[in-house]
Amino acid sequence: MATAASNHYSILTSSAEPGSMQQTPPPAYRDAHSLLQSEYTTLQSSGGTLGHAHQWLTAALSHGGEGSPWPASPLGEQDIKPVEELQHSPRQAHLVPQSQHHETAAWRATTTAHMPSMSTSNGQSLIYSQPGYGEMHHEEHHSPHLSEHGHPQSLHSDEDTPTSDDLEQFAKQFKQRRIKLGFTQADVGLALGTLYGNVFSQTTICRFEALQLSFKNMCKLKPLLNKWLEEADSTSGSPTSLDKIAAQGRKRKKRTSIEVSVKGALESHFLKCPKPGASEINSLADSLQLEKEVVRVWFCNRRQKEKRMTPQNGPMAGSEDVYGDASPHHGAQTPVP
DNA sequence: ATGCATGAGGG
DNA sequence: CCTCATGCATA
Repeated sequence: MATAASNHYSILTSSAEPGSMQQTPPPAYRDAHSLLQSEYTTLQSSGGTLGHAHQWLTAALSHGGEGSPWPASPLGEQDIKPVEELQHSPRQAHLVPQSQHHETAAWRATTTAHMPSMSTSNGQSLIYSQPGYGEMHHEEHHSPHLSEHGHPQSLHSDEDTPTSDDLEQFAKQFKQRRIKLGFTQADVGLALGTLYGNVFSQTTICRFEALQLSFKNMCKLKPLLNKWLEEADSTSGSPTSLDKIAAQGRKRKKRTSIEVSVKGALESHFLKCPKPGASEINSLADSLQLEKEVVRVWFCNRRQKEKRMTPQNGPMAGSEDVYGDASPHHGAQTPVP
């Protein structure tokens, strides 16, 4: 049982899942590349009118602990980005170098249902709501004297940090247009790569549309997707390059399937202590008969999930997602009272 | 659409 | 070890 703890990475087709798992006999491997996602992706995107209401009630801004909402450019070149031309302003916010500042709500509670009067074109409200810090971000330094703007940012033109609302609406419009143009999420990801050098997977596009990314991440992607949109509709009719690069040769550990019961146990512990120490993880792993690494990763992912824009949690009563991080990390096995 | 995983960057 | 951005493999 368990995921063959023999070796670390085994991509040798030996997929012996726990006894209660399905065998899912792989019909046939296409090859080493898996670019056929577009096929079913199309289906889902077409009729995927999902009716889940996105509303960020939970306040959980994601700012790891750096302090700069928009890094100069540390990230962004993580994968392969030979060409980039992001236009982020070199603004630097200064915040208290405290432990893990838990920002307060940034996502206002929008009931998905916006003003009935306003249409989905450009009724962007400028209710600016972002960081909950004291005064984390102030107006950027304008030029000495040349400000001539009588209106803040309202139009679809993104220039500065968008608001949560902006992102929400943009994502929605993006998805609509994308579907209308007959593109799949995977297509977009590839297009971004061929157009700007930034390839993204279907997963990322999907998460963007579903607002399941961190605020920062959403901000980073918006400009790119926005450009693609312009291009796409502008070139609506041109043969999009069907070039796909398949450069994959990384062995990945087989995904461990955690049983529901075990997941429940993990969740319970998460509620008690979202950041278990190494020792605690060991104990848990032992109890649940899982690899320590699996448990550790589970917690990491769980924490991230909690930081996404879309609350998987419905209406929250006592809004409190901020766990008192008494002990940042290791040191003991979190006493758990 | 999502669950588990990898990796870079930071301490 | 953690956070964060991303994605392969799945359900």
